[in-house]
Amino acid sequence: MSKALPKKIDPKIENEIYKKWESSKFFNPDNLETADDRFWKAEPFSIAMPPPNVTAELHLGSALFLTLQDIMVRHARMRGFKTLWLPGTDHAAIATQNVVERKILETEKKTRQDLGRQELLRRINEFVSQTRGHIQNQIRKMGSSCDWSREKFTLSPELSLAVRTAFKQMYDAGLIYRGDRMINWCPRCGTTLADDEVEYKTVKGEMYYIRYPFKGGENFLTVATVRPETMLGDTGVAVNPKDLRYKKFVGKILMLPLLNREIPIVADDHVDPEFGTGAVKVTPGHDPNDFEIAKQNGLEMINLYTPDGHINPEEATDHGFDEYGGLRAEEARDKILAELESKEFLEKTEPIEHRVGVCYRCDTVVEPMISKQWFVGVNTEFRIENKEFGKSLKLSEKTTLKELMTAVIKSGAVKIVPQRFEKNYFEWMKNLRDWTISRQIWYGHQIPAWYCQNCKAVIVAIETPTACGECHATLMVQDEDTLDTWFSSGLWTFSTLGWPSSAKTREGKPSDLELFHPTTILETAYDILFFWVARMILMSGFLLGDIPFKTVYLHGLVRDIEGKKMSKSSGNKINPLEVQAKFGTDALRLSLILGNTPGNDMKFSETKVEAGRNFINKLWNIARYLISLEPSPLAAVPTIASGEGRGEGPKNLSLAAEWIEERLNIATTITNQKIAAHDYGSAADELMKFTWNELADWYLEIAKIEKPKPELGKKILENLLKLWHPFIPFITEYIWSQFHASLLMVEEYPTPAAGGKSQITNSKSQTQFKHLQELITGLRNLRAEYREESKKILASYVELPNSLSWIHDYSGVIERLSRTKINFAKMDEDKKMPYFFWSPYGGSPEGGGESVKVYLIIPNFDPKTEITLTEKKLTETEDRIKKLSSQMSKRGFLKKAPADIITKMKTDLTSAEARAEALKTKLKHLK
RNA sequence: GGGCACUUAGCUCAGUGGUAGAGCAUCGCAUUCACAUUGCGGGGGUCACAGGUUCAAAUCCUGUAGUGCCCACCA
Repeated sequence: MSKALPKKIDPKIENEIYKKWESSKFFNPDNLETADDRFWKAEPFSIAMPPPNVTAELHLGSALFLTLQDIMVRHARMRGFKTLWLPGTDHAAIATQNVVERKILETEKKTRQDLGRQELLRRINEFVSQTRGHIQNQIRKMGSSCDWSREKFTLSPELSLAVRTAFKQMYDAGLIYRGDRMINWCPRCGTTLADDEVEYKTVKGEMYYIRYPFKGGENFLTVATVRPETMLGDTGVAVNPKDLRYKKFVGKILMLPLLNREIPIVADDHVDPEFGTGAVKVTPGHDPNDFEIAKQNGLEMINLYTPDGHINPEEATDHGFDEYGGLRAEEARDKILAELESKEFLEKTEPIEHRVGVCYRCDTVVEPMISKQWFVGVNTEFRIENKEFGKSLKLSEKTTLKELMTAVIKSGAVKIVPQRFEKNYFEWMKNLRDWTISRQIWYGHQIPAWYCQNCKAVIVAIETPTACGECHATLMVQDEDTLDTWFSSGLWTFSTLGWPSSAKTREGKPSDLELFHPTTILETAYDILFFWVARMILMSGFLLGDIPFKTVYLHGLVRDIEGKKMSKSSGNKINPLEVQAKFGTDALRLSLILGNTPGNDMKFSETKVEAGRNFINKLWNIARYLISLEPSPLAAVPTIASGEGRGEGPKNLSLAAEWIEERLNIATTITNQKIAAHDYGSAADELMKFTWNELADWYLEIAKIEKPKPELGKKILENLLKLWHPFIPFITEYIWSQFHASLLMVEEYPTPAAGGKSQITNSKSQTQFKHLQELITGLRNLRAEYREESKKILASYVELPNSLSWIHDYSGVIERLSRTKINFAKMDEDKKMPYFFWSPYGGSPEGGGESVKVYLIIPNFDPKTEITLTEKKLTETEDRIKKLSSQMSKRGFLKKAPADIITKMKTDLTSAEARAEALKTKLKHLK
């Protein structure tokens, strides 16, 4: 009595199966040797999981990357690699701090300043420890086979050590420095804003034209501005060097109105001669562009505003505008405008629409300000420690981070899939500027730099210093800022493997770092290619003298069905957990993979998951049917090795059996090829076609007539489950568990059987089976054309030539699948009945181009219908003949086209002509 | 302004030189059969447009139009 599968899949199996996997400990590569000997001396395969935000909820984007990486990992593991998928979470500094700050503000009406640094950090850590397990369980829910025993968190003590070590090494090499930079400041929130926290709004305003007189002269130069009050901070006027109107003035000195400050005229490419008057007042303290101009032309910088948006009294005293000190910006503007007007410096005003940056939180207009920040210098030279690495990248001994990052991709040391993103990468590299790594928030890795309160020395150290190295004073204050999250994420591939303490070697075995780094592949979304991927290449290149991964696979974004990004605010977010509950995880995984290609965005909708669910159901029923067969294929022992049971000698398999076994082998080959090419969507598509259109629709239908050998049923089922496992791990493992004590996840992935059958699509059995299919399909077709009920058994007639006598053996199959009673006899030509041309010779070793007429007896047959249909077919055939012959008669075709194409077209033409003739005869007969 | 993509069936998308494909939707026939989350069959496309290269173009090149994304700028 065979074991029967229940009619429906029980959704509860997912949790059970995952527990089984986890308790097997095979997610940990160290334990794989106990699973199978083939892991004993296995090559490593590793992926560092892009760490989701520690407070995050699973979304479709994470569902997609978890699916893709799990496919890679499960496939590698089954192929026998020592496979490590290392999971973790990111502290996501800004995002996390914002969440907690907002909560505290809502519930307690307190700001972070009210709480203080210590208390805020305590609250955040408390919050994080609550939420951290949440995302982990959701990762499990997706079926992810990652090694939880090695799980990491970017803010853990080990990883903090890695961060400080990296910082110190880069600082010592001169790659990290502290300098001035323009940042976005929100005067109301009292905080810096990242570039993407600034929103832009178009507002109506006035453009003021102000006259700046020449020193000691009568004339003046007019500049245009929307913010006249910033003139207090002007230290120059800039014109475009190509602007002929102003060329002669470059180097001359102007007198700043009201203040009589001497300011030079400089030339700079940033200036657009078309805009305003073509002459720009330069306020280096409060405009990013002006800041650049000032740096390049050596102009002074004045810090005009206080953090809360008033005119800075100290600077006012230093630069002679005391009377404005302490005024609010608007007050200063009114005062200045009044004075300019009364002294006739104001030429005119014009209404203008312009864009201003506002704080995304409070809508206050942001003020660009200069502040001290830490940077990684990307154009600073350093010496490559690992000479081999430098050589392989064709870099000279002294190089820069920018050159290094470019060379890693250019040399092919790291490949990007799809390749077109390499162009983006190079473009970005060309425009790369020094990387600002300091952030003015509290949650994160505090910058390991201390300032001596006595002698102002800066000390960068891994451990908190006890005394100043210069003056031995003991009062040291650590820099308040924290590091950009990408700084710690950049170390992710190796900080997670134990760096900087690589001496973890156990009993002569290589350490994780030695074994698993560089990682095999990095799989992530294309939108963080620059933020993250490039930073990993930078960090790994400088700190390890190595690449962080060999391949980068980029996936696209999951959008809603209208192509919009999914977000909370637009209310179009789909919760993967709900989808999983409704359709199952395997169905969700399939829907994310099918029809998706690397680097392309996908539009997601539930109907796709439905299609996935339908397939899972089909697979379930295929297994159910195979298992239910008597004698059960599951009782058959031992397992036949693939490739066995075919070949020379007396035939012991039916045509259908031989056919499906070859199809299985072909599907195996293609699946492996597609996976190797990172083309997971078409790998799944290929498997789906095999499973549904070949195995279920043909082989299993035939198996209802001629019972298959149990060994073959077992072989097909086992291979099917193995091939599918990386894509849909739950259902495959569950079915496997019905007749195996071992785990499917560590079974060997099927590879094409030896003997080269894998590529054969025109073997004798393939050809014969194809003709059998054509005969059956032809009969089904005729029946459908006449709208005859599917249940009605009709009579069919075919006169078989001797060479096709093997068909007799399949009359039972033909009759059942075509729902006809077949007569192998000549049809009475006088009976006007529809027929089709069956061409069981075309391209077959039997040769010949003739076709055989197959008749179907239709009660109440009306020749008119058949005439219309036949005429349509004739037109099609004639079009085809025209196309083929015109192509073949073109000059050069016979000379230049490859031989196999010529042969193919010739046979096609011959058979099309024969078909046209036959159709004409048929029409004559019908009329 | 610079860059990168995309435009193929009603919808969502595969398809990199040799007769246009899938899923969904639609239409017809079929419910005691492993599966109606099913089976069988049909209809539906001058592959955005215009040139060019080639014996041969959805596919390669150039241009045009539309769409999307990224970066920069907006005194």
